[in-house]
Amino acid sequence: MNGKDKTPETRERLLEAAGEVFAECGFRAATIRGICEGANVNNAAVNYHFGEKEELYKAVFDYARSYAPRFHEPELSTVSAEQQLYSFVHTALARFFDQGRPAWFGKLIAQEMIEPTVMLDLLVKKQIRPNAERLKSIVGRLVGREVDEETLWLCVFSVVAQWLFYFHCRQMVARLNPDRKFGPAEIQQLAAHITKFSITALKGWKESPVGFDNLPARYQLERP
Amino acid sequence: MNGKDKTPETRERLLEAAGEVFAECGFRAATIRGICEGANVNNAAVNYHFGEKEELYKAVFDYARSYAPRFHEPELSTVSAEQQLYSFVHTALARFFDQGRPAWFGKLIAQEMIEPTVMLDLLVKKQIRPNAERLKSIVGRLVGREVDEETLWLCVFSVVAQWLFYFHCRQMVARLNPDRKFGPAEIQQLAAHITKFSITALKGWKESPVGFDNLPARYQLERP
DNA sequence: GACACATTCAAACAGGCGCTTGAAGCGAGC
DNA sequence: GCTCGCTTCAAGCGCCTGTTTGAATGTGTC
Repeated sequence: MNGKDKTPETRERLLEAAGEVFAECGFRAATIRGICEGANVNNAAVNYHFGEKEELYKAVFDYARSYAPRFHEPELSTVSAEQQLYSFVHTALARFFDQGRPAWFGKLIAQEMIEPTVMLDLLVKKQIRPNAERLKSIVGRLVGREVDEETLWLCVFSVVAQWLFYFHCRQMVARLNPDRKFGPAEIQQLAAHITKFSITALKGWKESPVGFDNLPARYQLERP
Repeated sequence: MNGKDKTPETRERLLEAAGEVFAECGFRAATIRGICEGANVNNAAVNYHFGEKEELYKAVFDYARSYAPRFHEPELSTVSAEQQLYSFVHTALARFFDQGRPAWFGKLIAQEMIEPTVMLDLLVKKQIRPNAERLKSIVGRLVGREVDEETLWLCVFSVVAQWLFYFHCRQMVARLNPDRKFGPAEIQQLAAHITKFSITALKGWKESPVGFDNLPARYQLERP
Protein backbone atom coordinates (compact mmCIF):
# COMPACT_ATOMS: atom_id res chain seq x y z
CA MET A 1 0.00 0.00 0.00
CA ASN A 2 2.78 2.42 0.77
CA GLY A 3 4.24 1.57 -2.59
CA LYS A 4 2.50 4.80 -3.62
CA ASP A 5 3.43 7.93 -1.65
CA LYS A 6 -0.07 7.92 -0.20
CA THR A 7 -0.55 9.86 3.03
CA PRO A 8 0.64 8.12 6.22
CA GLU A 9 -1.59 5.28 7.23
CA THR A 10 -5.34 5.03 7.16
CA ARG A 11 -5.38 4.60 10.91
CA GLU A 12 -3.37 7.75 11.47
CA ARG A 13 -5.34 9.82 8.99
CA LEU A 14 -8.46 8.73 10.83
CA LEU A 15 -6.99 9.89 14.14
CA GLU A 16 -6.05 13.21 12.58
CA ALA A 17 -9.48 13.88 11.16
CA ALA A 18 -11.24 12.55 14.25
CA GLY A 19 -9.13 14.72 16.55
CA GLU A 20 -10.11 17.77 14.57
CA VAL A 21 -13.81 16.95 14.51
CA PHE A 22 -14.20 15.63 18.07
CA ALA A 23 -12.34 18.64 19.50
CA GLU A 24 -14.56 21.03 17.59
CA CYS A 25 -17.96 19.34 17.85
CA GLY A 26 -17.78 16.97 20.79
CA PHE A 27 -18.45 13.24 20.76
CA ARG A 28 -22.14 13.21 20.05
CA ALA A 29 -22.33 15.81 17.32
CA ALA A 30 -19.36 14.40 15.45
CA THR A 31 -20.31 11.89 12.77
CA ILE A 32 -18.27 8.97 11.53
CA ARG A 33 -19.14 9.85 7.95
CA GLY A 34 -17.86 13.38 8.48
CA ILE A 35 -14.63 12.14 10.02
CA CYS A 36 -14.03 9.59 7.26
CA GLU A 37 -14.71 12.19 4.62
CA GLY A 38 -12.18 14.49 6.26
CA ALA A 39 -9.67 11.64 6.29
CA ASN A 40 -10.45 10.54 2.72
CA VAL A 41 -11.21 7.10 4.02
CA ASN A 42 -14.04 4.64 3.69
CA ASN A 43 -16.69 4.64 6.40
CA ALA A 44 -15.96 1.04 7.29
CA ALA A 45 -12.37 1.91 8.17
CA VAL A 46 -13.47 3.08 11.61
CA ASN A 47 -14.97 -0.29 12.35
CA TYR A 48 -11.97 -2.12 10.91
CA HIS A 49 -9.31 -0.17 12.80
CA PHE A 50 -11.12 0.80 16.01
CA GLY A 51 -14.25 -1.34 16.25
CA GLU A 52 -16.66 1.46 17.09
CA LYS A 53 -17.01 5.22 17.43
CA GLU A 54 -16.33 5.20 21.15
CA GLU A 55 -13.05 3.32 20.72
CA LEU A 56 -11.94 5.79 18.06
CA TYR A 57 -12.80 8.55 20.51
CA LYS A 58 -10.68 6.97 23.23
CA ALA A 59 -7.80 6.48 20.81
CA VAL A 60 -7.98 10.16 19.87
CA PHE A 61 -7.38 11.10 23.52
CA ASP A 62 -4.16 9.10 23.61
CA TYR A 63 -3.12 10.50 20.26
CA ALA A 64 -3.95 14.11 21.20
CA ARG A 65 -2.38 14.07 24.64
CA SER A 66 1.15 13.63 23.34
CA TYR A 67 0.83 16.81 21.31
CA ALA A 68 -0.81 18.94 24.02
CA PRO A 69 1.10 21.73 25.72
CA ARG A 70 1.95 20.72 29.26
CA PHE A 71 1.65 22.56 32.53
CA HIS A 72 5.24 23.04 33.62
CA GLU A 73 6.45 21.59 36.88
CA PRO A 74 6.16 23.46 40.18
CA GLU A 75 9.72 24.59 40.98
CA LEU A 76 8.29 25.78 44.26
CA SER A 77 11.43 27.42 45.50
CA THR A 78 12.59 29.34 42.45
CA VAL A 79 9.41 30.72 40.92
CA SER A 80 6.88 32.96 42.61
CA ALA A 81 3.28 31.83 42.95
CA GLU A 82 2.28 34.79 40.77
CA GLN A 83 4.44 33.63 37.93
CA GLN A 84 3.25 30.07 38.32
CA LEU A 85 -0.34 31.19 38.12
CA TYR A 86 0.32 33.15 34.96
CA SER A 87 2.03 30.14 33.44
CA PHE A 88 -0.88 27.94 34.45
CA VAL A 89 -3.48 30.28 32.96
CA HIS A 90 -1.55 30.85 29.77
CA THR A 91 -0.96 27.16 29.19
CA ALA A 92 -4.63 26.45 29.79
CA LEU A 93 -5.67 29.10 27.27
CA ALA A 94 -3.14 27.84 24.75
CA ARG A 95 -4.77 24.45 25.10
CA PHE A 96 -7.84 25.88 23.39
CA PHE A 97 -6.55 28.57 21.14
CA ASP A 98 -3.62 26.90 19.49
CA GLN A 99 -4.21 25.69 15.97
CA GLY A 100 -4.64 22.01 15.22
CA ARG A 101 -3.23 19.14 17.28
CA PRO A 102 -1.76 21.13 20.19
CA ALA A 103 -5.26 22.34 21.05
CA TRP A 104 -7.14 19.07 20.61
CA PHE A 105 -6.54 17.65 24.05
CA GLY A 106 -7.64 20.80 25.82
CA LYS A 107 -10.72 21.09 23.65
CA LEU A 108 -11.60 17.44 24.17
CA ILE A 109 -11.44 17.87 27.93
CA ALA A 110 -13.48 21.05 27.78
CA GLN A 111 -16.08 19.26 25.65
CA GLU A 112 -16.21 16.47 28.20
CA MET A 113 -17.02 18.99 30.92
CA ILE A 114 -20.18 20.17 29.19
CA GLU A 115 -21.19 16.87 27.60
CA PRO A 116 -19.66 14.00 29.52
CA THR A 117 -19.03 10.58 28.02
CA VAL A 118 -17.46 7.47 29.50
CA MET A 119 -14.11 9.31 29.39
CA LEU A 120 -14.89 11.97 32.00
CA ASP A 121 -14.34 9.81 35.08
CA LEU A 122 -10.95 8.72 33.83
CA LEU A 123 -10.06 12.29 32.84
CA VAL A 124 -10.98 13.66 36.24
CA LYS A 125 -8.81 11.04 37.86
CA LYS A 126 -5.80 11.28 35.58
CA GLN A 127 -5.80 14.88 34.36
CA ILE A 128 -8.31 17.25 35.87
CA ARG A 129 -7.96 16.50 39.56
CA PRO A 130 -4.15 16.48 39.59
CA ASN A 131 -4.10 19.83 37.79
CA ALA A 132 -6.81 21.19 40.06
CA GLU A 133 -4.77 20.16 43.09
CA ARG A 134 -1.70 21.85 41.71
CA LEU A 135 -3.72 24.98 41.06
CA LYS A 136 -5.17 24.71 44.53
CA SER A 137 -1.71 24.77 46.05
CA ILE A 138 -0.81 27.86 44.02
CA VAL A 139 -4.05 29.51 45.07
CA GLY A 140 -3.35 28.54 48.65
CA ARG A 141 0.03 30.23 48.59
CA LEU A 142 -1.52 33.40 47.18
CA VAL A 143 -4.45 33.64 49.55
CA GLY A 144 -2.35 32.79 52.58
CA ARG A 145 -2.76 30.35 55.44
CA GLU A 146 -5.80 29.75 57.60
CA VAL A 147 -8.18 29.39 54.70
CA ASP A 148 -10.47 26.40 54.78
CA GLU A 149 -10.57 23.74 52.08
CA GLU A 150 -14.07 24.75 50.93
CA THR A 151 -13.02 28.35 50.24
CA LEU A 152 -9.91 27.10 48.50
CA TRP A 153 -11.99 25.01 46.11
CA LEU A 154 -14.33 27.90 45.37
CA CYS A 155 -11.31 30.07 44.56
CA VAL A 156 -9.91 27.39 42.27
CA PHE A 157 -13.25 27.26 40.47
CA SER A 158 -13.30 31.05 40.19
CA VAL A 159 -9.95 30.93 38.43
CA VAL A 160 -10.65 27.97 36.18
CA ALA A 161 -14.02 29.38 35.19
CA GLN A 162 -12.39 32.48 33.76
CA TRP A 163 -10.52 30.62 31.04
CA LEU A 164 -13.07 27.89 30.36
CA PHE A 165 -15.52 30.69 29.62
CA TYR A 166 -13.63 31.69 26.50
CA PHE A 167 -13.92 28.21 25.08
CA HIS A 168 -17.44 27.26 26.11
CA CYS A 169 -18.97 30.64 25.39
CA ARG A 170 -16.81 31.71 22.46
CA GLN A 171 -19.81 32.07 20.16
CA MET A 172 -21.48 34.50 22.54
CA VAL A 173 -18.25 36.41 23.14
CA ALA A 174 -17.93 36.77 19.37
CA ARG A 175 -21.39 38.32 19.25
CA LEU A 176 -20.84 40.64 22.21
CA ASN A 177 -17.38 41.76 21.10
CA PRO A 178 -17.21 41.13 17.34
CA ASP A 179 -13.78 42.72 17.02
CA ARG A 180 -12.11 40.51 19.60
CA LYS A 181 -9.39 38.26 18.19
CA PHE A 182 -7.66 35.27 19.76
CA GLY A 183 -4.19 35.25 18.28
CA PRO A 184 -1.03 34.57 20.33
CA ALA A 185 -0.75 38.21 21.41
CA GLU A 186 -4.37 38.39 22.52
CA ILE A 187 -3.97 35.11 24.40
CA GLN A 188 -1.07 36.57 26.37
CA GLN A 189 -3.15 39.65 27.08
CA LEU A 190 -6.07 37.50 28.16
CA ALA A 191 -3.88 35.34 30.37
CA ALA A 192 -2.44 38.49 31.91
CA HIS A 193 -5.92 39.79 32.66
CA ILE A 194 -7.16 36.56 34.23
CA THR A 195 -3.97 36.31 36.27
CA LYS A 196 -4.21 39.87 37.49
CA PHE A 197 -7.90 39.56 38.30
CA SER A 198 -7.30 36.35 40.24
CA ILE A 199 -4.17 37.45 42.07
CA THR A 200 -5.80 40.71 43.10
CA ALA A 201 -8.77 38.80 44.45
CA LEU A 202 -6.66 36.20 46.25
CA LYS A 203 -4.11 38.55 47.77
CA GLY A 204 -6.81 40.86 49.05
CA TRP A 205 -9.00 38.02 50.21
CA LYS A 206 -8.29 38.09 53.93
CA GLU A 207 -8.47 41.88 54.21
CA SER A 208 -11.70 42.04 52.22
CA PRO A 209 -14.94 42.65 54.12
CA VAL A 210 -16.70 39.36 54.59
CA GLY A 211 -20.38 39.63 54.30
CA PHE A 212 -22.58 39.46 51.26
CA ASP A 213 -24.74 36.74 52.64
CA ASN A 214 -26.83 38.82 55.03
CA LEU A 215 -28.32 41.29 52.62
CA PRO A 216 -32.00 42.20 52.74
CA ALA A 217 -34.14 39.67 50.91
CA ARG A 218 -35.10 41.94 48.05
CA TYR A 219 -31.50 42.00 46.95
CA GLN A 220 -31.38 38.27 46.81
CA LEU A 221 -34.20 37.45 44.48
CA GLU A 222 -37.04 39.22 42.83
CA ARG A 223 -39.91 37.36 41.22
CA PRO A 224 -42.49 38.64 38.78
CA MET B 1 -62.46 18.11 25.42
CA ASN B 2 -62.25 19.69 28.85
CA GLY B 3 -65.45 17.93 29.65
CA LYS B 4 -63.09 15.52 31.37
CA ASP B 5 -60.81 16.96 34.02
CA LYS B 6 -57.87 16.23 31.72
CA THR B 7 -54.71 18.21 32.40
CA PRO B 8 -54.67 21.77 31.07
CA GLU B 9 -54.39 21.89 27.33
CA THR B 10 -52.26 19.81 25.03
CA ARG B 11 -50.42 22.90 23.90
CA GLU B 12 -49.55 23.91 27.44
CA ARG B 13 -48.55 20.43 28.50
CA LEU B 14 -46.23 20.39 25.50
CA LEU B 15 -44.65 23.66 26.57
CA GLU B 16 -44.19 22.31 30.09
CA ALA B 17 -42.50 19.12 28.97
CA ALA B 18 -40.49 20.90 26.28
CA GLY B 19 -39.28 23.54 28.73
CA GLU B 20 -38.04 20.82 31.03
CA VAL B 21 -36.27 18.87 28.31
CA PHE B 22 -34.82 21.76 26.31
CA ALA B 23 -33.47 23.40 29.46
CA GLU B 24 -31.80 20.18 30.52
CA CYS B 25 -30.55 18.78 27.21
CA GLY B 26 -30.38 21.69 24.79
CA PHE B 27 -32.11 21.99 21.44
CA ARG B 28 -30.26 19.35 19.48
CA ALA B 29 -30.16 16.56 22.04
CA ALA B 30 -33.83 16.99 22.94
CA THR B 31 -36.16 14.76 20.94
CA ILE B 32 -39.74 15.43 19.97
CA ARG B 33 -40.65 11.88 20.90
CA GLY B 34 -39.15 12.37 24.36
CA ILE B 35 -40.97 15.65 24.88
CA CYS B 36 -44.31 14.23 23.75
CA GLU B 37 -43.87 11.22 25.97
CA GLY B 38 -43.21 13.53 28.91
CA ALA B 39 -46.34 15.47 28.05
CA ASN B 40 -48.48 12.35 27.46
CA VAL B 41 -49.26 13.62 24.02
CA ASN B 42 -49.11 12.23 20.52
CA ASN B 43 -45.97 12.95 18.50
CA ALA B 44 -47.96 14.75 15.83
CA ALA B 45 -49.18 17.30 18.36
CA VAL B 46 -45.95 19.27 17.99
CA ASN B 47 -46.54 19.64 14.29
CA TYR B 48 -50.19 20.50 14.79
CA HIS B 49 -49.69 23.16 17.47
CA PHE B 50 -46.27 24.56 16.56
CA GLY B 51 -45.43 23.40 13.05
CA GLU B 52 -41.92 22.23 13.76
CA LYS B 53 -39.38 21.59 16.51
CA GLU B 54 -37.74 24.98 16.11
CA GLU B 55 -41.06 26.82 16.55
CA LEU B 56 -41.79 24.83 19.69
CA TYR B 57 -38.35 25.83 20.91
CA LYS B 58 -39.04 29.50 20.28
CA ALA B 59 -42.40 29.25 22.01
CA VAL B 60 -40.72 27.70 25.05
CA PHE B 61 -38.55 30.82 25.38
CA ASP B 62 -41.59 33.06 25.56
CA TYR B 63 -43.28 30.68 27.97
CA ALA B 64 -40.21 30.34 30.19
CA ARG B 65 -39.29 34.00 30.32
CA SER B 66 -42.40 35.00 32.21
CA TYR B 67 -41.52 32.60 35.01
CA ALA B 68 -37.82 33.49 35.22
CA PRO B 69 -36.43 35.45 38.17
CA ARG B 70 -35.58 38.97 37.07
CA PHE B 71 -32.56 41.12 37.67
CA HIS B 72 -33.85 43.94 39.83
CA GLU B 73 -33.64 47.51 38.62
CA PRO B 74 -30.58 49.70 39.24
CA GLU B 75 -31.65 52.15 41.97
CA LEU B 76 -28.26 53.74 41.45
CA SER B 77 -28.57 56.23 44.24
CA THR B 78 -29.89 54.11 47.08
CA VAL B 79 -28.00 50.81 46.75
CA SER B 80 -24.25 50.34 46.79
CA ALA B 81 -22.50 48.77 43.82
CA GLU B 82 -21.42 45.93 46.10
CA GLN B 83 -24.98 45.07 46.99
CA GLN B 84 -26.05 45.36 43.37
CA LEU B 85 -23.34 42.95 42.32
CA TYR B 86 -24.40 40.45 44.94
CA SER B 87 -27.97 40.72 43.78
CA PHE B 88 -26.89 40.27 40.19
CA VAL B 89 -24.81 37.19 40.93
CA HIS B 90 -27.43 35.61 43.14
CA THR B 91 -30.19 36.13 40.63
CA ALA B 92 -28.05 34.67 37.89
CA LEU B 93 -27.31 31.58 39.97
CA ALA B 94 -30.95 31.21 40.89
CA ARG B 95 -31.68 31.18 37.17
CA PHE B 96 -29.96 27.79 36.98
CA PHE B 97 -30.46 26.24 40.33
CA ASP B 98 -34.12 26.85 40.97
CA GLN B 99 -36.38 23.88 40.43
CA GLY B 100 -38.61 23.67 37.37
CA ARG B 101 -39.95 26.64 35.42
CA PRO B 102 -38.13 29.46 37.22
CA ALA B 103 -34.82 27.98 36.08
CA TRP B 104 -35.77 27.15 32.49
CA PHE B 105 -35.04 30.51 30.97
CA GLY B 106 -31.61 30.77 32.50
CA LYS B 107 -30.76 27.24 31.48
CA LEU B 108 -32.01 27.81 27.95
CA ILE B 109 -29.79 30.87 27.60
CA ALA B 110 -26.81 29.01 29.05
CA GLN B 111 -27.43 26.16 26.60
CA GLU B 112 -27.52 28.66 23.74
CA MET B 113 -24.10 29.93 24.77
CA ILE B 114 -22.45 26.55 24.30
CA GLU B 115 -24.60 25.30 21.42
CA PRO B 116 -26.11 28.23 19.57
CA THR B 117 -29.25 28.01 17.49
CA VAL B 118 -31.15 30.65 15.57
CA MET B 119 -32.21 32.10 18.93
CA LEU B 120 -28.79 33.28 20.08
CA ASP B 121 -28.62 36.47 18.01
CA LEU B 122 -31.99 37.57 19.30
CA LEU B 123 -31.07 36.62 22.86
CA VAL B 124 -27.83 38.58 22.73
CA LYS B 125 -29.74 41.60 21.49
CA LYS B 126 -32.71 41.41 23.87
CA GLN B 127 -31.33 39.78 27.00
CA ILE B 128 -27.63 39.14 27.18
CA ARG B 129 -26.22 42.46 25.97
CA PRO B 130 -28.53 44.63 28.09
CA ASN B 131 -27.65 42.61 31.18
CA ALA B 132 -23.98 42.66 30.29
CA GLU B 133 -24.13 46.44 29.95
CA ARG B 134 -25.80 46.75 33.32
CA LEU B 135 -23.17 44.52 34.84
CA LYS B 136 -20.50 46.56 33.08
CA SER B 137 -21.74 49.71 34.74
CA ILE B 138 -21.66 48.05 38.14
CA VAL B 139 -18.17 46.75 37.45
CA GLY B 140 -17.15 50.21 36.28
CA ARG B 141 -18.29 51.76 39.53
CA LEU B 142 -16.34 49.18 41.53
CA VAL B 143 -13.10 49.38 39.60
CA GLY B 144 -13.18 53.16 39.43
CA ARG B 145 -12.71 55.70 36.64
CA GLU B 146 -10.02 55.81 33.99
CA VAL B 147 -10.38 52.17 33.00
CA ASP B 148 -10.63 51.50 29.30
CA GLU B 149 -13.57 49.74 27.70
CA GLU B 150 -11.51 46.67 26.81
CA THR B 151 -10.49 46.05 30.42
CA LEU B 152 -14.06 46.64 31.53
CA TRP B 153 -15.30 43.91 29.19
CA LEU B 154 -12.65 41.46 30.38
CA CYS B 155 -13.72 42.12 33.96
CA VAL B 156 -17.36 41.55 33.08
CA PHE B 157 -16.40 38.23 31.49
CA SER B 158 -14.38 37.30 34.56
CA VAL B 159 -17.47 37.82 36.70
CA VAL B 160 -19.97 36.15 34.41
CA ALA B 161 -17.67 33.18 33.89
CA GLN B 162 -17.70 32.40 37.58
CA TRP B 163 -21.39 31.61 37.70
CA LEU B 164 -21.77 30.10 34.22
CA PHE B 165 -19.10 27.62 35.27
CA TYR B 166 -21.42 26.01 37.78
CA PHE B 167 -23.99 25.31 35.12
CA HIS B 168 -21.82 24.32 32.18
CA CYS B 169 -19.36 22.26 34.22
CA ARG B 170 -21.72 20.94 36.89
CA GLN B 171 -20.96 17.34 35.99
CA MET B 172 -17.25 17.86 36.53
CA VAL B 173 -17.79 19.83 39.73
CA ALA B 174 -19.89 16.92 40.98
CA ARG B 175 -16.96 14.57 40.34
CA LEU B 176 -14.35 16.86 41.89
CA ASN B 177 -16.44 17.70 44.94
CA PRO B 178 -18.99 14.89 45.32
CA ASP B 179 -20.35 16.30 48.58
CA ARG B 180 -21.18 19.72 47.18
CA LYS B 181 -24.89 20.54 47.19
CA PHE B 182 -26.77 23.31 45.42
CA GLY B 183 -29.73 24.08 47.62
CA PRO B 184 -30.89 27.63 48.40
CA ALA B 185 -28.40 28.01 51.27
CA GLU B 186 -25.48 26.83 49.16
CA ILE B 187 -26.53 29.15 46.35
CA GLN B 188 -26.37 32.11 48.72
CA GLN B 189 -22.98 30.96 49.90
CA LEU B 190 -21.82 30.55 46.30
CA ALA B 191 -23.14 33.97 45.33
CA ALA B 192 -21.37 35.45 48.33
CA HIS B 193 -18.09 33.86 47.29
CA ILE B 194 -18.30 35.00 43.66
CA THR B 195 -19.27 38.49 44.81
CA LYS B 196 -16.43 38.69 47.29
CA PHE B 197 -13.90 37.31 44.80
CA SER B 198 -15.00 39.79 42.15
CA ILE B 199 -15.27 42.83 44.40
CA THR B 200 -11.86 42.16 45.90
CA ALA B 201 -10.38 41.90 42.41
CA LEU B 202 -12.14 45.01 41.11
CA LYS B 203 -11.52 47.27 44.10
CA GLY B 204 -7.86 46.34 44.19
CA TRP B 205 -7.49 46.57 40.43
CA LYS B 206 -5.83 49.93 40.11
CA GLU B 207 -3.40 49.38 42.99
CA SER B 208 -2.44 45.92 41.75
CA PRO B 209 0.92 45.52 40.00
CA VAL B 210 0.39 45.45 36.28
CA GLY B 211 2.64 43.07 34.53
CA PHE B 212 2.18 39.41 33.81
CA ASP B 213 2.70 39.81 30.10
CA ASN B 214 6.47 40.12 30.08
CA LEU B 215 7.45 36.92 31.77
CA PRO B 216 10.27 34.77 30.41
CA ALA B 217 9.15 32.53 27.60
CA ARG B 218 9.45 29.30 29.52
CA TYR B 219 6.66 30.42 31.80
CA GLN B 220 4.40 31.01 28.87
CA LEU B 221 4.37 27.68 27.14
CA GLU B 222 6.19 24.42 27.36
CA ARG B 223 5.99 21.83 24.61
CA PRO B 224 6.93 18.19 24.76
C1' DG C 1 1.98 -17.86 -11.08
C1' DA C 2 -0.52 -19.17 -6.86
C1' DC C 3 -1.72 -18.84 -2.50
C1' DA C 4 -2.76 -16.56 2.15
C1' DC C 5 -3.34 -12.55 4.31
C1' DA C 6 -4.39 -7.74 5.54
C1' DT C 7 -6.76 -3.84 3.99
C1' DT C 8 -10.20 -1.09 1.39
C1' DC C 9 -14.41 -0.52 -0.88
C1' DA C 10 -19.50 0.20 -2.31
C1' DA C 11 -23.59 -1.19 -0.61
C1' DA C 12 -26.81 -2.10 2.61
C1' DC C 13 -28.79 -2.88 7.40
C1' DA C 14 -31.30 -1.60 11.65
C1' DG C 15 -32.60 2.05 14.50
C1' DG C 16 -33.71 6.76 15.79
C1' DC C 17 -34.79 11.21 14.16
C1' DG C 18 -38.23 15.15 12.49
C1' DC C 19 -42.16 15.37 10.15
C1' DT C 20 -46.54 13.95 7.45
C1' DT C 21 -50.74 11.55 6.55
C1' DG C 22 -55.51 10.10 6.46
C1' DA C 23 -58.68 8.44 9.47
C1' DA C 24 -60.90 8.53 13.97
C1' DG C 25 -62.74 11.11 17.99
C1' DC C 26 -65.23 14.82 19.90
C1' DG C 27 -68.08 19.05 21.03
C1' DA C 28 -71.01 22.83 19.23
C1' DG C 29 -74.75 24.59 16.45
C1' DC C 30 -78.86 23.76 13.85
C1' DG D 1 -79.77 13.33 14.65
C1' DC D 2 -76.83 15.40 11.86
C1' DT D 3 -73.13 17.84 10.01
C1' DC D 4 -68.99 20.71 10.50
C1' DG D 5 -64.54 21.97 12.23
C1' DC D 6 -61.06 21.43 15.58
C1' DT D 7 -58.15 18.10 17.77
C1' DT D 8 -55.94 13.54 18.48
C1' DC D 9 -54.25 9.28 16.93
C1' DA D 10 -51.50 5.17 14.95
C1' DA D 11 -48.86 4.49 11.22
C1' DG D 12 -45.49 5.49 8.15
C1' DC D 13 -42.29 8.45 5.19
C1' DG D 14 -37.63 10.04 4.10
C1' DC D 15 -33.39 11.05 6.12
C1' DC D 16 -29.32 10.48 8.87
C1' DT D 17 -26.90 7.76 12.23
C1' DG D 18 -23.51 3.85 13.66
C1' DT D 19 -22.45 -0.48 12.09
C1' DT D 20 -22.03 -4.71 9.11
C1' DT D 21 -21.14 -7.34 5.02
C1' DG D 22 -19.08 -9.75 1.17
C1' DA D 23 -16.53 -8.78 -2.62
C1' DA D 24 -12.53 -6.44 -4.60
C1' DT D 25 -7.76 -4.94 -4.16
C1' DG D 26 -3.42 -5.11 -3.19
C1' DT D 27 1.06 -7.29 -0.75
C1' DG D 28 4.38 -10.57 0.68
C1' DT D 29 5.93 -15.59 0.36
C1' DC D 30 6.89 -19.70 -1.79
